[in-house]
Amino acid sequence: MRRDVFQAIADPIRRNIISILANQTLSVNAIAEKFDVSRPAISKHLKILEECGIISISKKGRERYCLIQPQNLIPAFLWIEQYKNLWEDRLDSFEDYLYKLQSNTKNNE
Amino acid sequence: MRRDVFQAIADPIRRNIISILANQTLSVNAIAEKFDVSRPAISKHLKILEECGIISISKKGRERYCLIQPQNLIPAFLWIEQYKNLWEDRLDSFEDYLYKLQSNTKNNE
DNA sequence: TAAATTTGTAACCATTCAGTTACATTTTAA
DNA sequence: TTAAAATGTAACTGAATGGTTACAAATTTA
Repeated sequence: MRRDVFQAIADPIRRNIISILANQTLSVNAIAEKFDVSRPAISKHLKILEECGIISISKKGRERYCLIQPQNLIPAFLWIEQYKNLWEDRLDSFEDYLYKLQSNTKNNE
Repeated sequence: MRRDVFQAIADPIRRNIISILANQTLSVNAIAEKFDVSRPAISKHLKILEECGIISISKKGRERYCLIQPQNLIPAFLWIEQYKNLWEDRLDSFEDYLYKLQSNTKNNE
């Protein structure tokens, strides 16, 4: 079973959980309520995130609170960042691309 | 079938292919030779990368040459980058972390 | 103390994934 | 023109993935 940061962020629900935990520390149930899937399904996602070090879980009474550990996303960040100069060469400029991306988003969503 | 950049880079072989194609444009066979898995397996990986826009494939005679399109990694980059300020807050500094990471690598490998 | 709450996990299921071998197609070379 | 080379793809396989329901354990509350 592969269990690394890249596999952790491959799933959209897990990326969503990361986004949510970026702003707040929440209990397992509080997280599960935000999704359509069952609580055990979220539990599994949380376990994977924990195993990858992206979140830590601390017990408080009968509840478990999930805390993001964003520094463990750094390896993935660095890997992709390698190609930044490569893509910068191909585009007018990075900023231009971001601008295009933004106006694209406006049109499509 | 989910087919997005995050899923594309989740597989270590595909990340490896991306690394290889960062420096050169290669034919399918030339890529396959660099791995232990069969050529059809590599063909499948290339198809996934192509479908995600990370590489483009151009026919030249009976060969097909794979060209990286690194700008299509940007969405993944931006997603992870969101959390950069978050992790910067938690670490002495980003640079310090990189330093630690580097000395860690020295010790463990 | 008994009931309710919060959570983990086992057992199961369908689908996807990554790999294989076998074969077909296209193009080049002998 | 026949053989070799480069590649795609179909058919299959086993393992991983993501989901479910059912149940157990721990903790809190009534």
